[in-house]
Amino acid sequence: MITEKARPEILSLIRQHYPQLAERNLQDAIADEGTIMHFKAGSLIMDFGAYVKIMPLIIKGSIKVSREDEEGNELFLYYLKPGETCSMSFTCCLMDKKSEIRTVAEEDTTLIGIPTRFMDEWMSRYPSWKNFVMTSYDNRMLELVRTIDSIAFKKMDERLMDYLEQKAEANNSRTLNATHQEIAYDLNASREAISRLLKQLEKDGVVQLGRNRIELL
Amino acid sequence: MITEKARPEILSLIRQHYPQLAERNLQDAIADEGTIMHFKAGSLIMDFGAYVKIMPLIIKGSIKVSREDEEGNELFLYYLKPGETCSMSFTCCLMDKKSEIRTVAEEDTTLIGIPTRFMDEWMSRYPSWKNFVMTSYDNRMLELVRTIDSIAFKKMDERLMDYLEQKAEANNSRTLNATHQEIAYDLNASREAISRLLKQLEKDGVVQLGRNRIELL
DNA sequence: CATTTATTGTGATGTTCGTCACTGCAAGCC
DNA sequence: GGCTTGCAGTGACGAACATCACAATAAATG
Repeated sequence: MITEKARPEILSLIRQHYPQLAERNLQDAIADEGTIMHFKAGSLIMDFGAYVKIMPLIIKGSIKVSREDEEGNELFLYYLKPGETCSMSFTCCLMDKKSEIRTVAEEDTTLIGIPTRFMDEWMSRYPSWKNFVMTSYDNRMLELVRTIDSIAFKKMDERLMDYLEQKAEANNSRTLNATHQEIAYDLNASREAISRLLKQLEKDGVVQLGRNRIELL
Repeated sequence: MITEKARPEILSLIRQHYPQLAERNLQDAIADEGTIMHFKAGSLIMDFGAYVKIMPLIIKGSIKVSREDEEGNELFLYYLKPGETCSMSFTCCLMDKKSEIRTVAEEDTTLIGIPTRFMDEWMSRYPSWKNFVMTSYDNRMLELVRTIDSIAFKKMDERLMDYLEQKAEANNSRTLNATHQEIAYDLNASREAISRLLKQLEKDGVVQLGRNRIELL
């Protein structure tokens, strides 16, 4: 992880990727207090149980958000993309609580980190920040409900297809690099089941498989 | 559904059930704009797809929140109890969106309905309101994540026990009135599976069964 | 009280995975 | 080129439900 302070660059990034944060004073505040951070693809940004110290405004790349239970069972929740932030961070920050989720850089990712102590103050001071935070909360909530729909109502083949589509979008590529085992972890399924379903999808002409590679057709 | 305006009563209810909303001006605003509403047990408060017009501050009773997909599959999400509110309402209100969930009175329920147009203004004006809204969001988010854990990682027998415990708490009674079919709908399971699991729980001495009745021991 | 209706019990059978125990295969390394 | 180390494919088997088809009761109603 590489961090840098670069006031003018932050200003330009915010204007480009977060046009809804339109207030000049807010932009200045972000530029003053924010830090540009880079994460390599695959690197752990925040682990389950960690204390949240910054709130991320994503600029480039994508972040995988997942859940893990006591026994180590994992489950993919959703991807965060440029223009989005991690709502789970908000009250973790505000209330000094441990994280309930794990975030990992899916691609090489750039974000602006805002120290958590400003979040609350800005909510009262800048209406556009308040709207941004509320909208983010709502979007994440919707994602969670969609995830619930998926697990509760759909069978594994459909969940797998949804997952592949999401992953393709997060990586901006129809060719995915992942092992069957990795996918199985994300879907909380067995490797064999995923292998068989992928084979079926290949027979159906929906994907093309290779070692460590899945191409969506 | 019966509604009433009763300024002094609202003031007293808010002070009793929402002590964290401590600002005198906020309490006055709630008393001015809020409406006391009563719902009979079992009555539909808000259906899937409806437009949200009020934000509920629950005073007495409990509300069942559930999700339904396109094919009519249902899934119980969580209960709302006194001192809580429906975060799903927030941005539904703010953004004039359709509801993604259904809410039904579990017991006879009293709540204070706040017209949605005040929500946003109060967020900027009253810090305690802002904190309340943020905390509610976070709590609901946690509930959703717990629900995901439950569906993704647990087997039906454990989910059933969790459900019965939650229902008991929502009803303030260890004796529940529900048919196996109703429970099956809530858990998105088959009636037969629920019947068999309940029988097993009875054998294990965890519950006692009757027609339309489940007693937790 | 006899009949209807709602609820619950039960067996048989099928599907969707999970688990186990391997085999085949590709890529990098010595 | 042989060898090791993942990754992927496959068959056999079992567990957890879903589904179907009824039988058995309990409660409600005429």
